[in-house]
Amino acid sequence: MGRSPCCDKVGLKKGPWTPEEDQKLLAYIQDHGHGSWRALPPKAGLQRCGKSCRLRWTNYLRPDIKRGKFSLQEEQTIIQLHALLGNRWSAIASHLPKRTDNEIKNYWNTHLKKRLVKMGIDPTTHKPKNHALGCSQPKEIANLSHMAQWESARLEAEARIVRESKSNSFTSQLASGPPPSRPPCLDILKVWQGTWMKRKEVVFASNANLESPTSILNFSDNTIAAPTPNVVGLINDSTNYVGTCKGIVGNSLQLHDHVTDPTNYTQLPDSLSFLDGFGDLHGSGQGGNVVFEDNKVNYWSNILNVVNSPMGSPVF
DNA sequence: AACGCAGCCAACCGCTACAAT
DNA sequence: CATTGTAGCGGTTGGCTGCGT
Repeated sequence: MGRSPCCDKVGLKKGPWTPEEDQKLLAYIQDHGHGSWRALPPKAGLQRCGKSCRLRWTNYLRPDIKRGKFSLQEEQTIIQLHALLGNRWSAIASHLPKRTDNEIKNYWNTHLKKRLVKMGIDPTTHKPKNHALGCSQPKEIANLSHMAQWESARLEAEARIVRESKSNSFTSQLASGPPPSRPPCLDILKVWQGTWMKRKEVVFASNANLESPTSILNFSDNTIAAPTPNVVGLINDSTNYVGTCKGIVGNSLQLHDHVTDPTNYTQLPDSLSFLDGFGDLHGSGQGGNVVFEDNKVNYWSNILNVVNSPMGSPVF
């Protein structure tokens, strides 16, 4: 599918953007929207290719970009989503709406990856280097893999929808402020965590289908209805409870009464302790919604822990 | 002060997906 | 259905900056 290099034309500028160029691009987009990126540069009076303009806009000039240091929660969200999605920066960025995929990618490559390596965790597989498998049972691995595929596909679709809605309503968005709320799939992640994290102690309804976390749930506005009253999952929330979930209504988790100690559920080897390499996080009181237990913290439990924070959102 | 090195990050490159024709 | 054009994505690069010597 022939793609002609857009920057090959003589006379097009490359390299760092000047403040004047930024101003031109910003002013043009604010007035007209970006429209066709290819057609934009001459209209905006820029000697750049459309691609360069698009990148400059999406990675730097967009008004809804949060810049600067990544918060603790953001870091964890990135790590956890990366464990699920791999190097799909765009999908990861869709859950950190104020961060760009480029920024997340850079941050991963320069900070987080190294940190995981230091912890003895393979940053690609998110498994301890000395453990071929992160789970003790092949069936769980298969389920996890399958679910990851489902979730991954969902995230991609959602990211696409977000992109489309952004491009369609760009001008109004400039004026209107806050970006759309996070997509509902994070609620799915909650339930998924509960579903696949089921252990001996937790009894699921017999028709709970592990193969597809999406298939057992219905979305209607912000409400997720559990298919049966007894289809429950572990919800490890910020108050350090683990309980079984009756359902999710809006942003609220409806828990059963028998709330139990989360440490009962940590079954994986100590070597999987997720936060061992984050010494500065322990007991620091940072992170607000994230609970750091100094005893065994299950790696995969933490993969999804952030999404279980009170508002259930890694979105800041 | 000068130099070298390493880390960071903005920007580019090349590829794929997808829409339009 | 085939071809073409465009947008978006992920990998990579190169320049800037800070730090150590």
